Amino acid sequence: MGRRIGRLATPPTLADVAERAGVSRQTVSNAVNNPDLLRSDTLARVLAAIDELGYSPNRAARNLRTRASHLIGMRINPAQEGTANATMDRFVHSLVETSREAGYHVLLFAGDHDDPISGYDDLLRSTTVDAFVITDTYLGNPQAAWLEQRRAPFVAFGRPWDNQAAEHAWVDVDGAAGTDLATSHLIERGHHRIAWIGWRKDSVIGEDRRSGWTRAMHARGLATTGLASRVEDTVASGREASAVLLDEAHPTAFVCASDTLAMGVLHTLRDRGMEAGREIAVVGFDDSQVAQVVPPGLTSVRQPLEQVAIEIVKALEGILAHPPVIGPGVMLTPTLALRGSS
Amino acid sequence: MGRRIGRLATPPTLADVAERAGVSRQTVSNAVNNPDLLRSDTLARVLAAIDELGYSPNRAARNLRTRASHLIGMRINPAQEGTANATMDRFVHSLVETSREAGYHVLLFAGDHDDPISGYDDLLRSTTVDAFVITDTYLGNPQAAWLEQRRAPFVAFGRPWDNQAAEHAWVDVDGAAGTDLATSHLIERGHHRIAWIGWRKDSVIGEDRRSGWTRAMHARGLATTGLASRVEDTVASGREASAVLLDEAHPTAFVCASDTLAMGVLHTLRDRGMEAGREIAVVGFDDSQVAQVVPPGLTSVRQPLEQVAIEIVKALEGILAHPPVIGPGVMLTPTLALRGSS
DNA sequence: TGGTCTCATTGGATCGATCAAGGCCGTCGA
DNA sequence: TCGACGGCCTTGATCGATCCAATGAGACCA
Repeated sequence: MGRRIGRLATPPTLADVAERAGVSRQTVSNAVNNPDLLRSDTLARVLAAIDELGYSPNRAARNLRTRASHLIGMRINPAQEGTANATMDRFVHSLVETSREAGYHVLLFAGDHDDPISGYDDLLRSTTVDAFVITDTYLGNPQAAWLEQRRAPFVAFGRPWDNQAAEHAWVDVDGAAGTDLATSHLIERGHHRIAWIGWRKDSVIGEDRRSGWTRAMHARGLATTGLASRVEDTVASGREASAVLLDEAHPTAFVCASDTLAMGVLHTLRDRGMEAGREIAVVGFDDSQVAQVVPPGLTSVRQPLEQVAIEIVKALEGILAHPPVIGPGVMLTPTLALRGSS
Repeated sequence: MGRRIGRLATPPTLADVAERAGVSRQTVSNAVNNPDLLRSDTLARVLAAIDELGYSPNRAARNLRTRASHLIGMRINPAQEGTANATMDRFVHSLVETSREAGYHVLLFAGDHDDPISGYDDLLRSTTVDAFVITDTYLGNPQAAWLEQRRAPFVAFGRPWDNQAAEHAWVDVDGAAGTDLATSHLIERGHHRIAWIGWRKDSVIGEDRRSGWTRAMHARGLATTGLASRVEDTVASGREASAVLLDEAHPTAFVCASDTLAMGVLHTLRDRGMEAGREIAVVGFDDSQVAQVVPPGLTSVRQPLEQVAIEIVKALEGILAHPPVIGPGVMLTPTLALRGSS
């Protein structure tokens, strides 16, 4: 049990274990990587030596020889203050957990804010990471195009919206299904005039989410005209947009493209002395911590981020296999977290 | 310029660059690591070759030889759903940014939930990381003790509460100063009966934050008896505690040990048709996204996480220097983000 | 011219693992 | 009895960088 190690001494190497177990280096290596090749008594002896010495293969040496780092790179973007965006936190955690089971670690890096490519190149050329996970595909993801052209292994969280010809692996969540779910839920609760507050028209994700609302409304023969607003993703924008919509279109419920916008609606309701979930129903998107703790609780579309991480790691394993296997894109379906606001 | 690379070909090595520049391998290595040693024209020639080939030193080889990975390990804990805890997100980002400038990357890992030590050992023995940053020191940080005894390089975000003899580097934020700031702010606004909702007594951090409230109250000759409550860090607990306090002690303001608890207070106020910031003032702790977007805005103590990251990286550089330099602990002061709730 | 000193540059060894061959031993069929 | 074969293990080469000691060129002085 006492797996002590000499303090400040260099850690034991393969050769140390080999000597102790009375076998060659290669045999120790096999004991670690291909146990089937050893006779069971030899294996036991080697494993005992490994345990006694507290041996763990030197990563650098292994990486050098096998030309792999077992590291997955992920660029993180500056946390946006003043919004309710909480996707990253949960996703990063799921990814770390899932990759661990697959024998990978996650390496975080940052890049210049204005250059979506920066950072990737160095990590690739120095063979620091085996592959990337890219997440911010909302910008017409230039990284995906660049990485693909560079033939770098990667998986995208987000489909290749603007590039039907894209051949890379991706995993995404069906946003339209989420807003459809949200809208249908409100309709079942008896709402007919349901407004939409989403992002500007140049956001493909925003338009996708909007289509779920339209689809659900039209499926029940409900009108959508005059009930939609497209703004920036800020609380202030959501507040203004909801105020205007309330005055001009008299909706009884709001479906929003984000929790941030939904919080804007709550602000407006508060301004007017109205109560969310009583007079007016509100549904957000992302199931952020904000949605979870704000009174009276914000109903919100929840992305299955744990599942996304699992699918992404699965795809990564395929890509890094010999020969590489690039499966088709994976589309997951969100759920609706019901709370007091509806 | 066209820094192309053969597709799928092995990246260029030091030897390739050397051949192209007509010098030896060592000279190229020096051009990268000790440019001063080269004559300026040789340096220019080598750098040109490096640029033309798109050379970047192989990390594994370098790590193997120098016995360093330039990776900083950080264990992340499961994101707590249903709370407003947002410290990690902001901190991780700051840490990634800051370490990049120091030539380090951040490697995330997870461990078994019940074993605070798991995960560290493997990374150390395999020399995957050079050092750790540990963050969850609230539990009487067994990791710190373990790492210290193991003589592993690390810096703690959080002081060594329970171990005055601890010799390791740490950076922390003065929580008591934060709650003092919050309480004083409320007193200046004319409040006299200011209640405290904090964590259970076994939380040293909670007791520290509480002491800031007591200190500020007593400094103005205000009583604190019957105005304090210590509960779990959940919205529900904050809600109940504030309801009881309102009934029994009639405070006009609340200072809370977390934004999560503060949100509980907002729930209670809503239950009773009261308005935060009007009848009753509320101040939270952490300046989470929740505090930023909830109507009418939650005043909250904000930790200078960017600064914390800078100090941590500074300390890490000292520890990893030859010989190691372990400076004294660094204590930073939080600020107060003023919003509608006060 | 020869000797010494400085400084850029060189070639070989090395870090610790895995890959690719090759050796030893016993079994089996002819 | 011999060779082929397969299971198990060993040996030497290799990945791509850096460390180390040594070499070569040039400057300066006697």
